[in-house]
Amino acid sequence: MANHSRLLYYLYRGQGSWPLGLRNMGDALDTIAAATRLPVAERRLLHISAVDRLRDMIVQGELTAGTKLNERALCEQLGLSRTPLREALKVLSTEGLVALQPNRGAVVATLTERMVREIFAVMGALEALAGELACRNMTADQFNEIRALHYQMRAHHARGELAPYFRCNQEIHLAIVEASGNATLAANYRSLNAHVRRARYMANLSQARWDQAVAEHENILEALGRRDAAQLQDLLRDHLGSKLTVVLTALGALTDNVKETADAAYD
Amino acid sequence: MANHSRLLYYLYRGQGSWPLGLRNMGDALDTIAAATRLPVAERRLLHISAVDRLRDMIVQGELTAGTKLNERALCEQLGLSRTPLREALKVLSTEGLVALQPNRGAVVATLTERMVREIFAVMGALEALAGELACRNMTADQFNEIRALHYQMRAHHARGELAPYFRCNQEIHLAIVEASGNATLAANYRSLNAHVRRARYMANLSQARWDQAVAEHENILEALGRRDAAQLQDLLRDHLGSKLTVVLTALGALTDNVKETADAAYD
DNA sequence: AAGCAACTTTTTGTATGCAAACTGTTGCCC
DNA sequence: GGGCAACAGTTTGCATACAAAAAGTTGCTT
Repeated sequence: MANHSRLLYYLYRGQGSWPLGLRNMGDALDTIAAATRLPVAERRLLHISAVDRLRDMIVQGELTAGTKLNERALCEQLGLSRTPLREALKVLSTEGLVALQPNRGAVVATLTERMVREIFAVMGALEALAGELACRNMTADQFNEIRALHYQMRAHHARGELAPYFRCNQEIHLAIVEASGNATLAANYRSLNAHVRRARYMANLSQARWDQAVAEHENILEALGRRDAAQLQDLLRDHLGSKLTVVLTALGALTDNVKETADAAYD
Repeated sequence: MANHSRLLYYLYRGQGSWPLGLRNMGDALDTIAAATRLPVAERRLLHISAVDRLRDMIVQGELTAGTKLNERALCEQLGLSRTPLREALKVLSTEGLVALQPNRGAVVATLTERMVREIFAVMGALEALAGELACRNMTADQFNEIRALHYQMRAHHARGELAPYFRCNQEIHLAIVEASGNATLAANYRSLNAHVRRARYMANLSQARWDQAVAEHENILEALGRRDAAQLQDLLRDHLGSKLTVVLTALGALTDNVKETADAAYD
């Protein structure tokens, strides 16, 4: 049966001060207030930290495609034991970022041109839906935040700051997807986006293409402001299309056929 | 350094007969031929079996929403130890079928009306893309298989065999998605589909709605045969829309507003 | 010296162990 | 009896242990 002191105990969980007991009623109430605002799960599971850390390492290129993931070495590096590390590898393999080879360990998954094309096709469909939903559901605050990010991004572009520009750019696209109000959509988008980010295509960006991308974003923001779903979808699709050619160039896996398209985009 | 007897050893992996050594050259060559056709990974990891089994149990309703997943009990039931079971739970939690509560174990995730709506919106976008790509990329064999499934499904409908009908129905939708030739799309679709299948909506199917669904499938097959992407997308969207109302009814989470729409669909 | 089999070391897959967190129970106090 | 604190049992999270598999090494044979 539930009992009331137990409730207090729960509320204290994760505060790290429980064994010391109550200091005074004020403290207790504050802590209760703070705790009740938290979701059920506060404590961070080790394997989740590992997933996040490893995903970053793969996306950032710290771990490159084909790299064998030695468990003992990774454990040492991440400061945990094999159990949570292996749980993390299993999770990353369902995300498709690592490949498990039974009895031969895990390797960082390779990103083929075919996969990039597939991912872009799906992201295109998701962005189109996100654009439509955002036009319908976006709050004023959300739009203002996207606009703010846009101007911040333009500032980075003007100063030629590639990495910060890239971060803003990513945040804008994620913000649009979030503004759809569809968390499932956002989660799927984010997962696909992680794959694409592995091809560090921004390094391959010509000034002309960079300027064009900013111009495209300008139009996207404008259509979003007018809540013009049809126009927005067209713009997002074109934007993603240009991005695809840049990413494929970066991937170095272009066929001659595609390279022509890519070169054309640089004119 | 690699050495040749090692190669033979690899080729024998998974054959279960390695320690017995070579019987004769014919056997060896057969085995090599068979082995080289296999993908790198043949041996089935325990946690993957567990994921599949548990996913089935959740989708089939053997494990219902909110059920606490006691590790020891599940281990006994599945015949494995806690390590692979826990790995499986982590994977299922990334798929969204299970919720992890730190220090309090895992529970079968609850499917809310909001989630169902979100999932359907995303599935709609994916089906539309799949339809477009299938019209472009589908082989004659793939279309024939879909047509065969369609007639098999009609047979089950005619005989009032609900469960087999449902299986065929699912297979048709999956076959269309596969026919897109986009594996990423198919994987994402399958994952979302697993969530929807949990709401065992076929039980709530009126004869009128059932007949209508079959008629819709008739039109879908026809548009697919003509490779009419635009028409196919419209039909798939409408079909999914009707399915949404049925699923929501089954979920018993309908608002009054939605219930009207659902009732209308039953006229 | 090339090729290969036997041996050693490393790595992986799963089971088990253990401390910390949670849950249920008992009995005390009012 | 209702409420709660102390206790006991259970369950979880992570580490470790151990066997099987893979990778590396040595030395023999030709």
